Amino acid sequence: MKRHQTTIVDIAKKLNLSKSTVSRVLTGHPSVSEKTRQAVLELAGQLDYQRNMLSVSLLNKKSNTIGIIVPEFMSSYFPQVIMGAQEVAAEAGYNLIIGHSNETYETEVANTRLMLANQVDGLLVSLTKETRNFDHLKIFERKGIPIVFFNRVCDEMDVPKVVVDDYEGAFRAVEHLIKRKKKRIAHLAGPDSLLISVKRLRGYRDALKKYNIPIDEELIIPYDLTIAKVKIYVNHLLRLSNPPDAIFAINDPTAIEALQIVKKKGLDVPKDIAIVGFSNDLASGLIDPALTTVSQPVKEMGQTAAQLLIDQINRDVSEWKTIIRVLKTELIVRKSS
Amino acid sequence: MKRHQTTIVDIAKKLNLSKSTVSRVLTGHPSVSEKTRQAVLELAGQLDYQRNMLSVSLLNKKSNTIGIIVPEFMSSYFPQVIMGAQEVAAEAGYNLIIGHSNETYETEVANTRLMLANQVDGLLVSLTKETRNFDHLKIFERKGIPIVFFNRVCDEMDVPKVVVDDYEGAFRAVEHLIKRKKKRIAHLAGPDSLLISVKRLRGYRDALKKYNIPIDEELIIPYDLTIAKVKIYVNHLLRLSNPPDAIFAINDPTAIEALQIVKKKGLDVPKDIAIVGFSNDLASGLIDPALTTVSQPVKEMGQTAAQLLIDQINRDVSEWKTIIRVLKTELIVRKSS
DNA sequence: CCAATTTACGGGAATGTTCCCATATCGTTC
DNA sequence: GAACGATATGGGAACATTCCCGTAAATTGG
Repeated sequence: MKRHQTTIVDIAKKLNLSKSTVSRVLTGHPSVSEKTRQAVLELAGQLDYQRNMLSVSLLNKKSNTIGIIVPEFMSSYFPQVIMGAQEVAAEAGYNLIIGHSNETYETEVANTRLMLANQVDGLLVSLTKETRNFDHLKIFERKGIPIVFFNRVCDEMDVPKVVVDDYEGAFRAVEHLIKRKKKRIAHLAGPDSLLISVKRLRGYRDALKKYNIPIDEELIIPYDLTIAKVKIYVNHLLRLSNPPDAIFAINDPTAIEALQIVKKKGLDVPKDIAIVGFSNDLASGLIDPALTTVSQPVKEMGQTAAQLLIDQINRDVSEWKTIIRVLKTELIVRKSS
Repeated sequence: MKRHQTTIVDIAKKLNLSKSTVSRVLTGHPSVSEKTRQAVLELAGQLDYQRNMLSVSLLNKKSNTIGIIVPEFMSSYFPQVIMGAQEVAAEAGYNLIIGHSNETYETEVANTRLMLANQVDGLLVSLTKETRNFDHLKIFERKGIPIVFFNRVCDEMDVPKVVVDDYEGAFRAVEHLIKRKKKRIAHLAGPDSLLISVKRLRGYRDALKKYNIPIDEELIIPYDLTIAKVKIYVNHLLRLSNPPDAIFAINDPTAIEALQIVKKKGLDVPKDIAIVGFSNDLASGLIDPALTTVSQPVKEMGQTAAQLLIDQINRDVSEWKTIIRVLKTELIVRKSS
């Protein structure tokens, strides 16, 4: 048996008042006498009264809850984004509920339904590497529930997005390697389905082009971001008849893994092989040699995404904006290059 | 203007049925004709109908939501715990809402009220370093809402708790240093208010006692876990007339910070000063020299805490258990000792 | 001192859903 | 063919709150 939570009716009955009056006191409505005000407040305190937000939400058709769906929890990246989003959500009086799509389309769709059922006022999404159909997200638009994409965004929907300047960051990283006299720069790339992979790859290509270094497709290896596979690819690269003298990795976990493998082979980093990552994860500054990487403001991404979403929620549907916020990256040069 | 969400009444009206019948179809009740069943399901699909969980929660007095309150987001520790908890919560059909007490008592209390207002079915809590009064948490017991503590637990409440064997872990860490011939082992301790500090300190003391090493109170420095202060304390220790030859730190961030400072002074780790941490954070295996540390199963802590909570929710109040789950730690010996 | 205005409060609908009870229709059985 | 049971559906209360509308009582002004 569920214990009874005290309600305004309980308070009303005990004081011989109507629930209307009690509600007025509790919501700070002026037209109520000081005497009853005091009485209600005192009794409410005594009974540990807490307003039931479920009924308020139901009545107002506003849950003061926003959802966030992320594709993975392996690295510290998405947890950090979530914490950033939580911060500004809480500040604005919103609860945050987390969905974990686990890099699979079906789970993303299921999470999406859950969010709808829970009547979220808005949704933050970073896509699965599998997601190619966006019907489940377009439902939100039709229902007038704003969406904001971050990191892994959807090109075919006109909603706010928060990304980092992946192209620029990758370009600068590769340029940096070239200036360090590296001639054969490999790229451990992400899957084509992700825009960030495509943009970083483009940055890589354009940097090589600018300095007239021939692009060797053999040195470009797209993979599905499952860390265990890095070993295979790095070994493959090292066994080439004309092996690379540098590796630009799609992200820091990949770079760190590659670095460990290269070191174990007895090769010198950066002399034999220089390595550059992308993200500036916590660990990247601490490993030996410290990893050169493109830093991106992770927590800030969560914060701005949440802020954009809340702005959108507070706007009328007809005034929805489609801002694309591009956060700056910065090349952090360390020992690995 | 809020757009209208389609409800069972909308479906009922379009099909000339009562909401009862529509509800029956949607909840899978048997006594409804196949023809109307099909009609309802088809229309529901067309209109993107999603059940409004708010009203269901209100009716059932069960929100299928659990809350988690953590004291800080600085390290990756609590985010990892949260992700663990989220995992089993989602599995069991619960939403997780996050509260951030920011190491201050007042914020913890405020979060606590929010959780009540949101009608959580249960609460996971890791206490603030300031929290000494537990009235705000005892309210939950009175209201019949189960609580489970993790990591930073409350001694005076009889509810389930999940901790690691802090005493044991600390004891083994210090014992390890002693076996490495260290004679003057300093301890960068946590604040007295936290049980984990007290237990780890006790482990430290007992290890020294066991090997008949005199305890020098000068070498025990409790601090408030604000990383910036580590520098002051380490410098202080190094300037002692009889400086330590090892440091056992309350946690990994502290140990890592200490290690960097000691290295910068030109001292050799571990020859001049050995360093041992506690937690096995991601970074600790990657720094140079790699940090010896006491590993604790972080994600698992979130998982078991959530599991205990859900068990408790499914039990009658009269059958509440007060299990204390102690997770095993393990000494990971690396280069820093 | 009476009318007008203000003050303080009560009643009831509405939010979306479930579930119990009622009831109409139909088929079955003796 | 009457009585009964099964099947399918409708009606309405309940969950906790807010807010509009109505209305007494109290206060004010002339």
